[in-house]
Amino acid sequence: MREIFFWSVCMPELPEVETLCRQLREIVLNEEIRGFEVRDAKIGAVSGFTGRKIFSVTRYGKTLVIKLDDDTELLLHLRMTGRLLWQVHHQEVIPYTRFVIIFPRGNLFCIDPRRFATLALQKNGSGKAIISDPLQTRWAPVLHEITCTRKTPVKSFLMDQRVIAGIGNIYASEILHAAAIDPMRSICEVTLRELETISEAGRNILQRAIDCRGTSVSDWRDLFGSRGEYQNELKVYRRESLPCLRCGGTISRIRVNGRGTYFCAHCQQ
DNA sequence: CGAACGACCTGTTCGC
DNA sequence: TGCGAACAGGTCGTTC
Repeated sequence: MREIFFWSVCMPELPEVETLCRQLREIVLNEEIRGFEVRDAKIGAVSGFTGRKIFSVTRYGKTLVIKLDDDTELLLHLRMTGRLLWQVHHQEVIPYTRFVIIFPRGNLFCIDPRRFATLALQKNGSGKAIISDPLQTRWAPVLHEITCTRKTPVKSFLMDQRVIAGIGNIYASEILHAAAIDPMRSICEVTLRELETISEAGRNILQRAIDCRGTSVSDWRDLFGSRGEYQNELKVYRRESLPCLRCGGTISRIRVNGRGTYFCAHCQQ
C-alpha cells in the first residue's frame, strides 16, 4: 500500500501528460462533475464546476487542458511531482491531495507532495511555442531560422517551452544522445543537417515513450497507479559512470543551466 | 533582446 | 544514530 503513495520524482513531460490525457478521455469524457473539492488553496483559485460535463481532454506541451461543456477551459500543470490518480471509492485518504473532482463513477485525485502543480482557467492569448506539437511538426526547418540569434546550449534550447512545447530534462538528455550531439554545444553552431537528426530522434523518442506510457524513473505512475515502461529504454539519463550503450564510452553527468545532464563525451560531439 | 540564476516546495539522500 | 546540507527540476520573475 505504501508503495502507491511513495514517490520522489515524477517529472511529467509530454509523454507522461499524453498518457494521462488518453486515459482520462476513456473515463471522464461526457461525464458530469458532481463535486469539486480543493484540498490545498495553493493549487489555484478555481471553483464552480458542479453540474458541468467534460467536453474534451487535450494537451498542450506539458499542460493538460480540460474543456467543460460551458466552454470553460481548465489548465492543469503537474510541474515536477504532480500526479493524477483515479479512485473508484471516495473514502480513501490520500496524502498530499491538492484537489478532487467527483464523478458519478469515481473520483479524480490530484496529488502533489511538493505543491508546485497549478490549476488555472484558460487565459486569453496564452503563450504558444514555435513548435506547438513536436509530434506532428518537423522541427528543423522552423528552428533553423532562429538558431543564429541564440547562443544557449542546445539542451537548454530544446527545453525552452517557448521554442518546443513539452520537452523536459529527461527527454532532452535522451534526444541529444540519440542524435549524437553534445548538450553543451551552442545552438548557433548546430547545422541544419544536425537539427534534422535531432528532430528525427526527438520525435521517435517522444512517440516511443508515449507507447510505453511514460518513464517511471523513480515513481511516475499513470492514472491507474501503473508504472510506465520507458525507463527500461533510457540510454543516458541517470546512467552516470555506466558504459554508453552505443560506443562503450563512459556516461558523464554535468550541469547545464542548473539541470542534471547526462551524456557520452566519446560519441556525442 | 537573450542568458543566467534564485525562488518556489518537500521528500530523499548524502556527509559529517 | 542523528542532524543539517545538498539535491531533485518546471516555470516564473529578476537581474545583468
